[in-house]
Amino acid sequence: MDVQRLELLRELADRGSITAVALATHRTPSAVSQQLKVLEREAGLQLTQRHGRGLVLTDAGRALARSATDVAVSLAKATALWDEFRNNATGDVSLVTFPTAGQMLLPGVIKDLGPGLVLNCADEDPELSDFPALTAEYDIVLAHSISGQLSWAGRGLTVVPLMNKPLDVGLPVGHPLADRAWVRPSDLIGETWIGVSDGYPFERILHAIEQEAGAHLSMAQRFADLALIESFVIAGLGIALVPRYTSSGGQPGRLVLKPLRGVESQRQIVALMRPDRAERLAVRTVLGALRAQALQVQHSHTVK
Amino acid sequence: MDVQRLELLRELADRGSITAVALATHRTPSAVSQQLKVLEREAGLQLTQRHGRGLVLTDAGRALARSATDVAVSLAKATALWDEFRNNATGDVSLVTFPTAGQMLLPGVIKDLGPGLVLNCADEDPELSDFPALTAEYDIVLAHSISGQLSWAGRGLTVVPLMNKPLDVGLPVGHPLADRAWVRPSDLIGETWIGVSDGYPFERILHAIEQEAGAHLSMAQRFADLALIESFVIAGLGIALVPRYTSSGGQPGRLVLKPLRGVESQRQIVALMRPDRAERLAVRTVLGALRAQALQVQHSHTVK
DNA sequence: ATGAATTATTTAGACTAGCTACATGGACGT
DNA sequence: ACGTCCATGTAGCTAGTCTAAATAATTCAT
Repeated sequence: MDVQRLELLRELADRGSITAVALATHRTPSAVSQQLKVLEREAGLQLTQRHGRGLVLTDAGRALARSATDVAVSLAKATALWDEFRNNATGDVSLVTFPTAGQMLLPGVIKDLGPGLVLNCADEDPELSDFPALTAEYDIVLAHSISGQLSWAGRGLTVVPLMNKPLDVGLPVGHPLADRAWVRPSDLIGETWIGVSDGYPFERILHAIEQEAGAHLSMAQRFADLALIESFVIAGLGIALVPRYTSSGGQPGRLVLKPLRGVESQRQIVALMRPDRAERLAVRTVLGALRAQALQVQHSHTVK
Repeated sequence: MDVQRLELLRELADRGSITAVALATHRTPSAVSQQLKVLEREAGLQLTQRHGRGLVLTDAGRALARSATDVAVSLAKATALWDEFRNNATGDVSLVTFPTAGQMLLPGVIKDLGPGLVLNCADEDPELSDFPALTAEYDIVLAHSISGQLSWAGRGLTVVPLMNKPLDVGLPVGHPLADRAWVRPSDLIGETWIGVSDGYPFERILHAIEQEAGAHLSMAQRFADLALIESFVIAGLGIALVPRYTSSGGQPGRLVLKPLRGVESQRQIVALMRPDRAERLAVRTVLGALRAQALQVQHSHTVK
């Protein structure tokens, strides 16, 4: 059985339509259709089924597509192996990130990459996007997951943890808690809060604080934009949860960050990839640079 | 990179010459040579090297060939998967065995196989043959290994244990030890032995008995042929080591078998295969039949 | 030492498989 | 009902892979 045909079936499983596969593989839909037809004839069983004007995979088709992934992985491993022999981590790697992670990691990463390795970046709104679906378009998808929530591990995707993204409590200079080394939920009772909009991931942490402290937090404002929130905190209008590594780096000393203990506030940045793409040497190199950069970011903040 | 080309490289690693690969893959040597040349050009590094009038693989070539095996395995898994979907365990399976194992297992196995699955058997002298090399020619190679001796596990071959082949002590009817349930090495001191020719695997067991009993065994005769040995034992001219399941089945009651305790006399019949071929549904089916038959042989002897 | 045999490679030419371009046929939305 | 979107069918072209025959390099035997 031809590997190329299996690959087309896998793409079909990922993208859902023949035209999408054709577009992705630089072919005409006719070519794709023909090859899938040949594959079906060779397999001797129905792999696709018409559904409306599109088509869906049968059970057999899905199963075959899954095993096609294994083939793609071992093939990618083979090519990676000989790239290693040639010491040749070159090629194009495409990456998509949500803005804060990109701001934190990407500039440093791109500087670290040797010549011949081109990293092509884009950003997506984390609220609107379906991260797993993006792996069809991009080699690496930077996503965040509340630690423990590995919802997309089962989808057959490779997920590599890159760094923890702790949330701190942001205080104005001169706040009574500002000389503490860290704060607990019970310390925060009675404070005025600058909160985030409904549905944002921070909210879950705020609820956890309420639960732990056994009191209701008074929420003065609700903003979506982080810089806005910080400006309110700096102005002394309340305190807020802020990500440790992406808080206003420009104006140091005007915002005091305190680690929060007693609540699981660790969110995680992970790289999400198709298993086969994760094997490419160029991709693995970028991944290594991402980890290194993540370490450096963490280090530079703990030292300070 | 094309899988077919990788496959050719793997065949070259297994068979050692381009003409052999060409013969095995039903191509002309020219075609093979061309494809390998293309592969080398794509890889960008030397994979083969001339050595005399033939050629040998470079380190890179060997490494690539190894990873080509992984590709072949996942591909075989894919085709096996859809054979399972169609419930279609058909095709040709070739098998080579040493005579005693074949006599013991094959007739029953072939009867058990459904229509469409053709099992093609051959036999080889176990003393003369290089079992691992035979996996290039045959899908399944039945070999025996002293238990614990997994010399060919590292070679990248799949090895499936099928059954234990215990050695018993063969006694003539009416022998003093004939009413025992089992015998120990110390019981055997002073007996006259009918031994095997030098270099046969039984010899190692005989040495172990000597070691354990702390005495020298007097070896009256040395024969290679098992039937000959047995006829001597039956005639009361000595005792001998005989394989439990393949001793003269024709004349029951004329030879008494006693299990030997205190010495590791367990030899094992294993199936040796290339990893990719081991995945084929037809091959796995044959393997299952072999195990079933092995169980049945063991059972029929313990009951009796 | 020379000729015969074995092994890999080159070249040229034939064949085949897969692609594009265009046309056809259902299914959905307005 | 019409236009649109998607999959598929058909015809022809292209590119890649095979065979066949010739060449080159090395070993073996007499």
